[in-house]
Amino acid sequence: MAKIVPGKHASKKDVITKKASALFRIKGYNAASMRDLAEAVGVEAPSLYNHIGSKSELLQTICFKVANQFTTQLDLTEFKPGKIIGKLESIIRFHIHMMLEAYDEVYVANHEWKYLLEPYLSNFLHQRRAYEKRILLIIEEGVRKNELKNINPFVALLTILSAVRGLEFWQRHKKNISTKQLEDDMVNHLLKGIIK
Amino acid sequence: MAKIVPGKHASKKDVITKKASALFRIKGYNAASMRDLAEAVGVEAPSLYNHIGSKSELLQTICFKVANQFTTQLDLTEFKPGKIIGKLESIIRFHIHMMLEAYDEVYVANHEWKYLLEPYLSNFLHQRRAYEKRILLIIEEGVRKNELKNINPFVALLTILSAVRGLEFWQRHKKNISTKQLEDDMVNHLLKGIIK
DNA sequence: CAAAAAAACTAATAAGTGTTAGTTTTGCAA
DNA sequence: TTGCAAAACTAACACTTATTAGTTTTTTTG
Repeated sequence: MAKIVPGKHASKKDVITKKASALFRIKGYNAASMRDLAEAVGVEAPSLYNHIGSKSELLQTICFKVANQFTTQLDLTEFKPGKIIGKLESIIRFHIHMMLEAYDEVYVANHEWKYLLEPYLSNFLHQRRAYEKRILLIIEEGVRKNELKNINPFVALLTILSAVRGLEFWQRHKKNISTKQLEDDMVNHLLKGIIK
Repeated sequence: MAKIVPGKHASKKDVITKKASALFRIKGYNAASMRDLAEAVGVEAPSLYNHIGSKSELLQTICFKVANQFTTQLDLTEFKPGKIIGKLESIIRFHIHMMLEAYDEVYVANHEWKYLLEPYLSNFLHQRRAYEKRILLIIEEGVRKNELKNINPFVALLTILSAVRGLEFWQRHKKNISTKQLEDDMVNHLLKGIIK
């Protein structure tokens, strides 16, 4: 019936992957059926298999694309000279940007990764642990250089990563607040606290 | 075969619900089958139905038990006299306690609520929104009374709730750090920041 | 326009799901 | 020991799932 019509620079596989991101976010990977996805794309379910290998492959594509974006950005930030606080701030801002601009994909990578099959599951977890470890080292350096309070670096890492992930929560509420203010206020909160 | 043997104060239904909490957390509600649950309990799947109504009912029980615990605690905190900062601190500490002591249940309530059926789904979301709103009012009062910085109260709410939820992350890593230090450091981070 | 390739379709399969029916076993009270 | 209720069991159902096979339609290419 309806044909999958790809955009200018997006292959049909890209179109399917994008729809899958939204569907997996809303319904969850397991609850989202290939028939659901097919309907969203405007096609019968078996037709999807002309473009993709499997449902699981879609999840892999989404999760690793996100993981690689974060890793790549950290590569840039890590070796840029400057204060530790500046590095932390730019990491936080990048996380916020990703949450706002690639919400579906980031959400899926955060919540549905557990349905990856081996060996992708192990790869993903390994990559994530490595990412967290690198940020931990930055925080530890900040404490050592006396730029940061003598807080437990692991707790700081946990607090920061969790807070930015919580922008999912903002997506639910979409208040009349600009993304600029959101970003600035959160950065300030995480770095300087809220007590006057 | 094996009989479900309840503890001193736990009914068989409680035993099943507890096992379900762990299973739903680990595998996800949809991926966890009643046969999985039966095996964890040590029984055949149909036998479970002598004690529970349905799989969905298990999810309801878990989600609302958690929601009610948070609501009840907020009732106590809200009308206790004292500084706003003290109230915020005790809210944060309660969230941390819940994450550490009822991890499975809180995790399920946080992640799997979307699989609740109507009208429970609507009820749950309504209750959660009301809870968030009440904390928002506390933060707004803190700003008005000049106890807190002139930060956007919604962003502060989001940051705090997200950060404590992130203790899931700690459960994964279980570092050699006491829960006491974890709690104190996170409270400090969220209230006073990390910059020296 | 004809041929080849891409991508849609229908039909079907095997596996797994929550749950019910009907039956047997278990454990306690008389 | 007998009788009854609770709770286990086996077998089965109706449904949904991802995916494959085989065929037809559409699009691209020469």
